[in-house]
Amino acid sequence: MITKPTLPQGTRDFAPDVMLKRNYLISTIKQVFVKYGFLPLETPAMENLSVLTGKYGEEGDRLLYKLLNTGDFLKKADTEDFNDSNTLLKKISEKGLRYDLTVPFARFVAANQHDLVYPFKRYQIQPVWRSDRPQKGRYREFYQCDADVVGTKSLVCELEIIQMIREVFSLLQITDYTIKINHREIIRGLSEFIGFPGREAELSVAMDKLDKIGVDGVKKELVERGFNIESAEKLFIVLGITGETKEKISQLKNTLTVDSAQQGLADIETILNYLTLSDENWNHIEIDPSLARGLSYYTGSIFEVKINNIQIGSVSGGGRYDNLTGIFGGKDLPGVGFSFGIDRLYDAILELDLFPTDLVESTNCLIVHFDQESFDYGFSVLKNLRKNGISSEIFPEMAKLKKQLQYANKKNIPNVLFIGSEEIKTGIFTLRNMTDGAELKGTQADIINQLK
RNA sequence: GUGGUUGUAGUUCAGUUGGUUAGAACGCCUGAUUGUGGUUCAGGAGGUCGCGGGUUCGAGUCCCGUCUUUCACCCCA
Repeated sequence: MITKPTLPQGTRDFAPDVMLKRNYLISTIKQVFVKYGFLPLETPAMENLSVLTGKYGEEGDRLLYKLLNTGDFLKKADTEDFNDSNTLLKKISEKGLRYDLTVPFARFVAANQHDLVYPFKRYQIQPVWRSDRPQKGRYREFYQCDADVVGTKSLVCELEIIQMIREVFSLLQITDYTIKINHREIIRGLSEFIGFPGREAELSVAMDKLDKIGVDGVKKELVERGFNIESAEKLFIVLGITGETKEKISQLKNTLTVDSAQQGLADIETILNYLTLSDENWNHIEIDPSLARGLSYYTGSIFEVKINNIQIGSVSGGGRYDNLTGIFGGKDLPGVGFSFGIDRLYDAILELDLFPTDLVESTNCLIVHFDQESFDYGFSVLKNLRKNGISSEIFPEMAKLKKQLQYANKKNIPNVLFIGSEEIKTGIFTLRNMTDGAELKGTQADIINQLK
């Protein structure tokens, strides 16, 4: 016997029952993106490594999937190249799988900058690949649903991101969640405030672990990273500020008196004010100065969405990156965007049991038959049903009625149409509702009317 | 990339200190029921115990490697 084939680590098949749920998620998200004026875009699964490398930091480069050159991939390599994997890599690999959707998007914008209408709003729903160690809610192949705007610094974009997140969650019936907001300038100000200007990268890494390792853990980590205990204490003067959002902002403004932080706070205030002007409340929103987010290209506001009381990482995140397209030789276009991780959303919604029960896009009607004559007769009836837009099928082989009906049961087909010699003779058919067993007798026209 | 964890029928899991022919439930197939499904009853099929090596008279069980699962770190959707 041949050994069973397995999937590569961290990848999955999506069986029909799973796909129905995933499609529901994707179409919900897509529908909201479209409503806010975003246009679809797709880019190739693979990009040149020159596009991908260096955009995600050292860690990101390690997690990139690299593709061997086609043909004799060792052709360009010399013996001494084998002494260093980085040198060898350049000789044997020129392409890699995309790591996220933002960088390919930036590449696209840089390449087509003169043909686009600005502000350019695009959405993109495609898989990405990272050679990370799989864990719960972490896969090596997963989907991102991105929506980005380039070509404007307007904070209306940030407003709309918040609105879209809320709208998607509302449609998905998710009620207990938090949209965390921060600003790169606030982090910069924080770094300055605690006496270590310019060290916000290290500060971010430590702060980001607050949920996990607690106040003392963060203080310890800061000291290990070369900050001192006084600066750590000072940090928590700011992070210790709690309260209603309005109150929190004014306290932050009074405490974090550094210029950069003031700018960041002003931006957030503007965004929230836009929300008020849109007749919306500030529910689900939390300003969190410790929110860091990994990607180094963010320059302004930062978002992250967590579903509360669910053991899963963030399900959505994003931010403003005012100079991403510049690295591809284009003019520096400001941009802002965010992304839903639908694999995690799926896991969360499954755990919360919030998937609608009526997602089965099953056949509406199955034609069952008793003998060769009724089987043959069934084709014209089937054609007629389909002509009237009724999703239907005929049991494709001669089989006992029991088997045919069991097929309908297993496939959740709600209606069964019986065809036998009696029916052919009289032109009166029996339609059975498989849920409650109720039967309806009538002509083909009656049946079609009922099924529509 | 580092350290732990997991793998037995289609599925969820039993399987004693290493000891004959590896079990259960559900599912699947057949029949009771040749023009009527779900229920019930009777019967049946299905496993070289993830894969490869080793120790042993003997391995599902112990050891090593590998793949997979899962968890922590790193990082992240």
